[in-house]
Amino acid sequence: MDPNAAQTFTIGLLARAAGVGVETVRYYQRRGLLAEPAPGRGAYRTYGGAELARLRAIRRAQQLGFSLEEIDGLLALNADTDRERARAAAQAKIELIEARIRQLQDMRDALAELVHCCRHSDAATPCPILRALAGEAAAPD
Amino acid sequence: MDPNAAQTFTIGLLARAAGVGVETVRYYQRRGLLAEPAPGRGAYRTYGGAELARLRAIRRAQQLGFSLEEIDGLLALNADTDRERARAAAQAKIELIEARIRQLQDMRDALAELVHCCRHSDAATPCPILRALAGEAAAPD
DNA sequence: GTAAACCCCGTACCGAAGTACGGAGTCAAC
DNA sequence: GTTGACTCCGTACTTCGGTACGGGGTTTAC
Repeated sequence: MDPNAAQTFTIGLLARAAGVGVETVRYYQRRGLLAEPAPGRGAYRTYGGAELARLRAIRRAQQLGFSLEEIDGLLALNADTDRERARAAAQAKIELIEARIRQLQDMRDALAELVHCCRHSDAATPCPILRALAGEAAAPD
Repeated sequence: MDPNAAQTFTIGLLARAAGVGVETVRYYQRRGLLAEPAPGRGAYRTYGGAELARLRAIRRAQQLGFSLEEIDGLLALNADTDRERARAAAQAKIELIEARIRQLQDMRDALAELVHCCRHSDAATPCPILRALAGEAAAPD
């Protein structure tokens, strides 16, 4: 099954297996996002497949746009009883992302308009982009 | 012409006219983005239309997605001789914004797929969203 | 002539997600 | 039995764009 199920790791191996830095693992522990294993035999902590799975889950959730704080909440949900909560969180995140996309599209459109103006205006006139920043109305196309 | 051309402001009036906080004006001065006027008569600095125009230019450039450092460079350009540089900066910013938009669209699509799965899967099965975070492959639709 | 509102200056702090550093201890291999 | 890589721990620093605070001094209006 899971090839990591019975494996044990030091913090460095765990970090490499999850594709993060050692300092990141320690940071997640400080934040309470990842449990610190009880020190077993020896002076070095030993991690197992559960920690690796959690680290990977954190990365996946990050790629979906969730903050570490949100991830903490998400990963505390129960897959059997908290479906609606998880769905609501995903839906809310979608709406935030879409708002941000619209904002970025507005920026892009405004910039593209300026670039277009700049390309198609007389080279002897002052730069329309810099004029727009300076607050002078852009000449119509 | 410009109704602010001959006006003078204290820092508070200037900030209000530009729609920013007093602390923001002072922060821009510390960063070198806005010149500090030589103290004239009295103990309070006096600002004029030029400073207000510059503050407004900074805000406009921010709305287009430029960082304060980039704005510093942009506003140092000459509208008559630096057209190409301004256009290149705008074009480069457009490309960064578009890359970010694509990234956000990928996030949104992945989330939307999970939400769709969640809505259309048997309510008796574990939450597909939480299963996906946990690293289990999502069931096909 | 005094009270309210404003300005000056320096410094510290915010959030987010880490990254860096330094000194000491430990483990594995040769 | 020693070398080199790794771990532990605490603390401080990073980026970005501000915001907050505190203790003064000044100006204005009544």
